[in-house]
Amino acid sequence: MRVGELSRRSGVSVASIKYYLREGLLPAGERTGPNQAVYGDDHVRRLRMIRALIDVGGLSVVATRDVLAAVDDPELPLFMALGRASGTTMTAPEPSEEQDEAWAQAERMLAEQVDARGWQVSAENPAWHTAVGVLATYTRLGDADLAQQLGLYMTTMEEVAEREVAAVVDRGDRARTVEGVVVGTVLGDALLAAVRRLAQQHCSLRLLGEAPTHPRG
Amino acid sequence: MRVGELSRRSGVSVASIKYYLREGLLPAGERTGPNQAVYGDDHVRRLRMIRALIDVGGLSVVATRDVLAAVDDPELPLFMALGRASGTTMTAPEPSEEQDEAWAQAERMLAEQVDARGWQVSAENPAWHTAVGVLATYTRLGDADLAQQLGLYMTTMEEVAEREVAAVVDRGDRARTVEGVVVGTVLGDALLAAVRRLAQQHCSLRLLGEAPTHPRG
DNA sequence: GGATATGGACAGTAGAGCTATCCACTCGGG
DNA sequence: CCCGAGTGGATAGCTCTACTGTCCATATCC
Repeated sequence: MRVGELSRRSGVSVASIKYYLREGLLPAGERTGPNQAVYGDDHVRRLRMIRALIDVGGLSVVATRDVLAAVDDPELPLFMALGRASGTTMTAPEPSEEQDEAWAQAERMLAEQVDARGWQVSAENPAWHTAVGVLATYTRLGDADLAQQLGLYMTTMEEVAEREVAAVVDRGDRARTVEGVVVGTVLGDALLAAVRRLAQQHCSLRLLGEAPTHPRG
Repeated sequence: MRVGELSRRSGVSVASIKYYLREGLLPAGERTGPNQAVYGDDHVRRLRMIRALIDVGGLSVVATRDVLAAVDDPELPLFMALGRASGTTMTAPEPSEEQDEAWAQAERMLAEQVDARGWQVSAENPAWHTAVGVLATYTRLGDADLAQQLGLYMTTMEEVAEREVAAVVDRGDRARTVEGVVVGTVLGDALLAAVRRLAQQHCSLRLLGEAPTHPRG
């Protein structure tokens, strides 16, 4: 197919497709002449993935490009591609002078919990940095019983991650497998957040008996 | 204190403080003359909260304004403020013509799980819409065993939410309590996501024995 | 009384993410 | 073989967000 049909099938405008081609998110089509090219079903799927990562996952175009580059790199082990995805998904503030003690305290707290659980995680994992940053921000805002919450999050996320990793079966096609992992990771964040909100409404209703109605808008 | 000291103490530039005042994120200081005003510790805390919601939570300035307006509204019940926070935090794509069947299927799947668990959630909760949108996107991308994953997410998030709601003790000052809930909700998303990445690294290492090193950059 | 700071208004800026226009082709129907 | 729609490529422009800078009349502080 050519670009017009690709646009129709993916729901992405021709102008945007050209833009994604320029920015390296979408691989070029197969050339059939000096200024003609054809695209396949892979391009349709790729475009859908791009839109999902940007719209639902909230990734920037650059982050999406990097994630997809990791997906495409056959050298990269499966969960490294995932790690690459984390790096581009997560953003946390840098520690700046006066926050240093909150930062150090947060890092100690996290390290303690990680050690206590015997987790094997590398400090180079961007998620480590993010987690420390979020924890430091929490404490700076004066939030109480944070360690308890962190422990809860780690316990539950370990269960989630264990099942997620176990569910990853190699589908033969490595690219497809990695795609699934990346999509599951990025969209999983959004789904977890949404489900958390629903659970919070349910639990607040059950435990506090507050009004179930929700403000519109 | 006046705006200069407020800037120094909060780490936010005077220009940005003026901008937040204009946009209604920060309440005006107490007037001491026709063109003079003083600010208090509340303003410092509010500024830190603004930066946290924007930088760590990833909210837009407008979303932050709305969340803070809900925090400030003494009429709004506690967990409605939280709901208001969800609405501005979450964004999902709208269903558009050809995705309709995926959308309907996703909505059925979620409703089924919600009913099975006896959750009391309102369809007006923006999180519902978001969850359906994410699920529909998943299916459109052809991901397998999704219901299983959804069930896992709901089970674990129910546990998380239950503990979070139980941990909310009224600190006397309603505004402070709501602040804590909002911060916990928004920053909690980021922390959960980061912890999930760490847990994924740990579990992938444990279950698959892949290289623990992480790509730099 | 003079340097510095302030509140308020408004214009300007940088980056992200497209979108529109132009051009030289080329494909497909008549 | 011709004509109109479509194509790839390049480049310019647009809209939105989140600031940032400038200006000015006043106010504060030494």
